Amino acid sequence: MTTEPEVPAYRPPTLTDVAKLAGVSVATASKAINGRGEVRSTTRVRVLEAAELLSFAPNALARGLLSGRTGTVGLLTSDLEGRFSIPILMGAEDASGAGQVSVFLCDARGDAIREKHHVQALLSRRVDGLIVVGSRTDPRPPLAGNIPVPVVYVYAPSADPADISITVDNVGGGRLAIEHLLACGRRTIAHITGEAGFQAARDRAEGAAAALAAAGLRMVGDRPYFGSWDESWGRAAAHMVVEQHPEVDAIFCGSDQIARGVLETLRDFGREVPRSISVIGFDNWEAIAADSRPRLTSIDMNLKHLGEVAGQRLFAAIDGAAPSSEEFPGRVVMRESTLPVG
Amino acid sequence: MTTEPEVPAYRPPTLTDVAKLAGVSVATASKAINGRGEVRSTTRVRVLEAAELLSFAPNALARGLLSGRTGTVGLLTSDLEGRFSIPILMGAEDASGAGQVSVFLCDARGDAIREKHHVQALLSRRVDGLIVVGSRTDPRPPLAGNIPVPVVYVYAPSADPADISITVDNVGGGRLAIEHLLACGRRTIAHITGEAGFQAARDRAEGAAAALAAAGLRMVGDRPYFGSWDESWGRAAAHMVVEQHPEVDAIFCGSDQIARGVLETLRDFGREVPRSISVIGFDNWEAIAADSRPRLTSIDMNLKHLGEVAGQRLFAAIDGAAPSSEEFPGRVVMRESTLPVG
DNA sequence: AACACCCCCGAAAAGGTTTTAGGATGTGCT
DNA sequence: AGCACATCCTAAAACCTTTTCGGGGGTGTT
Repeated sequence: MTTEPEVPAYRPPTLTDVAKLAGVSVATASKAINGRGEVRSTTRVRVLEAAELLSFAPNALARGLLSGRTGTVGLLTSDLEGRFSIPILMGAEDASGAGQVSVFLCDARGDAIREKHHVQALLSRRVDGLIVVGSRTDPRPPLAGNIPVPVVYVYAPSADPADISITVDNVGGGRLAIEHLLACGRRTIAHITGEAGFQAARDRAEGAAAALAAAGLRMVGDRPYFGSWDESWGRAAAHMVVEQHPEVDAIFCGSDQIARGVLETLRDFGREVPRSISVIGFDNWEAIAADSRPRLTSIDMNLKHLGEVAGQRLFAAIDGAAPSSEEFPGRVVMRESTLPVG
Repeated sequence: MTTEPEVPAYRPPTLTDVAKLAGVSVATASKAINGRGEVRSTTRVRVLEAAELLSFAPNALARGLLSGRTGTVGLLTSDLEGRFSIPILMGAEDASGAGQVSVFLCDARGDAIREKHHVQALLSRRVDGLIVVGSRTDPRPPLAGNIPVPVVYVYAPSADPADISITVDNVGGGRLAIEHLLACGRRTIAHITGEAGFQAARDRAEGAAAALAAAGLRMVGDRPYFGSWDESWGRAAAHMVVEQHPEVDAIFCGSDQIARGVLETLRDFGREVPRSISVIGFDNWEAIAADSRPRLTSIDMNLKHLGEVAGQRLFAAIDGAAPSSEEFPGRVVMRESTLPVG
């Protein structure tokens, strides 16, 4: 009871162990392992063999303490479901390339206190930079306090235009959707979307309206049907649209979930998709869009690419560059719900 | 060009800075801040004020280098969509309590090479422990190499029974589902589920069969309908079931996605849910289950709780305890698809 | 044989924190 | 006055790696 559990406590091998085994000094061992400095090739292999034998892995803490660089970046998300964060995380990791850099994800759960705490935790562990992922596209307040490392905001831009933000071009996305429907031969198009309080909903609607105007057309009902992002709203709104405007021949939905609801109601009404009416969604959420009946055409926001770019910009900023914000277009992922009429 | 960019390079304040400002030695400053050792109260407040003023945050690298503890655990996931990992991450974070410990997530994408790389990266950063999350419940090979820190496997158990694994009781989950349907007054129950290659599918089917046998009943068709985890299979299998066994009055689905497909086919056949037939899913995936028509009763695996327990077990192991594996039951989340007949 | 020179290696310092052991100061008692 | 002792603080070592600088030894040249 008086002393500790007395576990043998396997101690990870240190550079000193390697050097001792190889019969050289720690300085030489370090140089041999990192390929720096002048060291005879025979010595180098001797050190490398010793390191291999002990399965030595350098202590990143000591290294970071000395160099000021830890080769670590934090990815801070507020996206509960991880639907946006995971692809962005993957992209950021890919951008880190050969693997000198590790990306660690923390979930702030949309809670400012928790976010502050995670930022502190990451900074005290001396991350080289931060990626902040929002759960919606509305501008978000920049991280509080003066952050001593570069920060890149993804998906949700920072409210401070001086910050680096990598975002989706939702206006362009709305335009893409409409242009696709037009290319399929549709002319009488309605737009059912989520809450008007979301920038994403307003932007997509704006792009849709612009594309229609450019073709000399108007939206069915003259304005978007704002509601919520879920299936029930899709069902309810589709009901209204079909009853009030039976001539409608395409519906652009602000989310794939809305589109699922729309599909269901159209089926109830006996409106065949895509023969009689086309439907296009937004997000390209595989679990929702890829296995509906018919399978759903959707706008993909290329989140993984967004993450890649965010990673690249962050690494550039860490290396002293001053990158700027950027906005990326989505792309149409075509499935059966918008087969061209013909 | 000859020298570095010459940035002022905001240097984070060190303990030395604080000590200097407070007019004490670093040792005293350390003790004052950590509340350790004998230090006069007037001195303590002087130090704390100085720390506050400089917004000093201790360098976790230096601290970890010395103590051998970093207050960091790595959560390694193979779950592409993050559908399982995020709740588990949240649970593990909650288990870490006051916030001395941070949990960092890495995504191995089900790739052994990438997994190895991430383990190396985490270990070189001297995490105190690892949580490994699998994407399916089949036992997985334990982490390769001798890991010098405790490891807890969640969702997917380690193939080595000596390891600590925290898993879902899928047999019990299957039993729960059937018992719920029986309690709703159903007697003629079919089971449509995913690939027989998945332990989860086999376990749930086993539990279902056992619960039916205990009630003196048999499964419709005498065996589960194994197929795939998606909606199309749900539609196809429901078609078969309803045609071959029109007397069926309940369907237990191995996933919520399958259940969605089943619901759709039942609607095509004019079988009213839940009046004429009940449907129960598995996973309680909100996006799928919470907004279908009717809304879907489902088995929830309590993943967040799983993460909490995993965190607790890991922290216990880090503190020298020798915790054991554990299996947790799910729970029925009731919605409209299984309203009792009456 | 003496010298210049190159190649390789080792000693030491630095980075920020915690802990241990000991030193300085002041108080109470004989 | 001298001593024991409690209280508060400091100096220094330790953690592990990287880098700089200098030294030792060998080789080629005159």
